[in-house]
Amino acid sequence: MIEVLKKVQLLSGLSEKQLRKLEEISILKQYTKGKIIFNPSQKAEGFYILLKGKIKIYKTKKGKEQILRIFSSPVFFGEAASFTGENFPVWAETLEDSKILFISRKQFLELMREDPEIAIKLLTIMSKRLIYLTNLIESLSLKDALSKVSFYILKKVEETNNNEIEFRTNIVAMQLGLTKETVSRVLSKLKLMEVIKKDGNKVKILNKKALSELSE
Amino acid sequence: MIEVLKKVQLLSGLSEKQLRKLEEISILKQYTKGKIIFNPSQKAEGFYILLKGKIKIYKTKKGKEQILRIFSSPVFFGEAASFTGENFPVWAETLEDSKILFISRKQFLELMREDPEIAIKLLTIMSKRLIYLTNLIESLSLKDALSKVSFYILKKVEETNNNEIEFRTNIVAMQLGLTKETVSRVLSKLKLMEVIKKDGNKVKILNKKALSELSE
DNA sequence: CGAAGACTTGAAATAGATCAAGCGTTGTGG
DNA sequence: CCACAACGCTTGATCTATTTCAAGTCTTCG
Repeated sequence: MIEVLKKVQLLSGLSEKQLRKLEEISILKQYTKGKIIFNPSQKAEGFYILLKGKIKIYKTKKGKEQILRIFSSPVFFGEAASFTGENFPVWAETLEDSKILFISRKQFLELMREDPEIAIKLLTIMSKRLIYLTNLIESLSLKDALSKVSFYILKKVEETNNNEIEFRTNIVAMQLGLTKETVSRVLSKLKLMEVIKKDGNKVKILNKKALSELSE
Repeated sequence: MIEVLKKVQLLSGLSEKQLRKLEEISILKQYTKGKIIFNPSQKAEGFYILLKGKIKIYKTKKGKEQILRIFSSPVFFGEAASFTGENFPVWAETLEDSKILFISRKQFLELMREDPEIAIKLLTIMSKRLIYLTNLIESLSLKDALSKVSFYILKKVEETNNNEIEFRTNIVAMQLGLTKETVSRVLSKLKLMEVIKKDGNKVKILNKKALSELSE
């Protein structure tokens, strides 16, 4: 397991000894697809490391669901609530069978006091998450459906360095704060404009320039 | 000035000596109302402490403006971009005449290595900001106009511990991702329902229970 | 006092949601 | 290996909340 822990950005600078200590103080849980890891009625006593699998972090209101992030292993999550010690502000749910490590706040604080560089590394990661949310707010509140979808595809292409990306209408809709119907219609438009091509659950970019103009 | 620095939550645990050091390495700037402190074309070399005054943090897209936060002194801001060293993701602008301190990232990192408790304190504050943005996303994407405005008023009342709050249609609209007309109409409805009373730029809560039901 | 700015109100326009029906793909059990 | 149920996707028609445009009123402050 130590090999997996090393791959988590936050923990990459830790010594073998520290990692072994971390392994000791952590609790391993297995989840099948579609299971809730935590929800807003729970108090956060620590945070989680996703060793294997995929999860979604989301908010709900009157049955409506807004996905904030989708994380693939290895990555950690639940840290914000962990530090304030309040309830989780969001839901976390597995999208695939997953292996997840739980680490208590108290123990992790100790680790940070021993090695302040971890705290500084964590600050950098949380800064990135703040900026991510800032950009999410921009695209949720200032863009129209066509821009949102175009921007989404473009960002995915850049992230994965591949101009063919996975695209599930339903999931994308929830990330963009739209309905599946709207996303489907926008996608048809983009196909008609010959900006993209769709093949099963894959989307291929045909005209990147046009796409980036649409996403402004 | 040291007295003011002590009032900043982040710095409240620092010794006199550390504060004096901080004062040495910082640069004081004065801004009149309506001035831009930074914008997304600037690279972040450090962060800011608002000693006196009021600022807004916002995003823009095609002339539309989405306010993310309004800060009153004393408080620090710009820290997320500062840690990643990238461009600021947002605009910062004074809403009143303000006194602002600039502190370079490098110097502050030194301070944190000397005293890891500062890093931990900063983590807590950034956690709160993450949660704040998470909740902002909820109210921007999952609520309708009536809920948004009700929720806004309710939160303001709780924050200020006063059941009469300042309310400027235009500013509130931009914080809620609505137009001033929509906010004005919602407010009229709330007045008609005898949930609130408006008097100049003050809103007084008449029926808190009804308001909290509307804000769900 | 008058002008500029902030707020209100109405009518029309519109983007996206919702409702409904049909289509295609996939995977499971007989 | 086929059949068919289940699920995701598409497309059309309608509905609705909010925006936009426009005009008028109120406020305040030099």
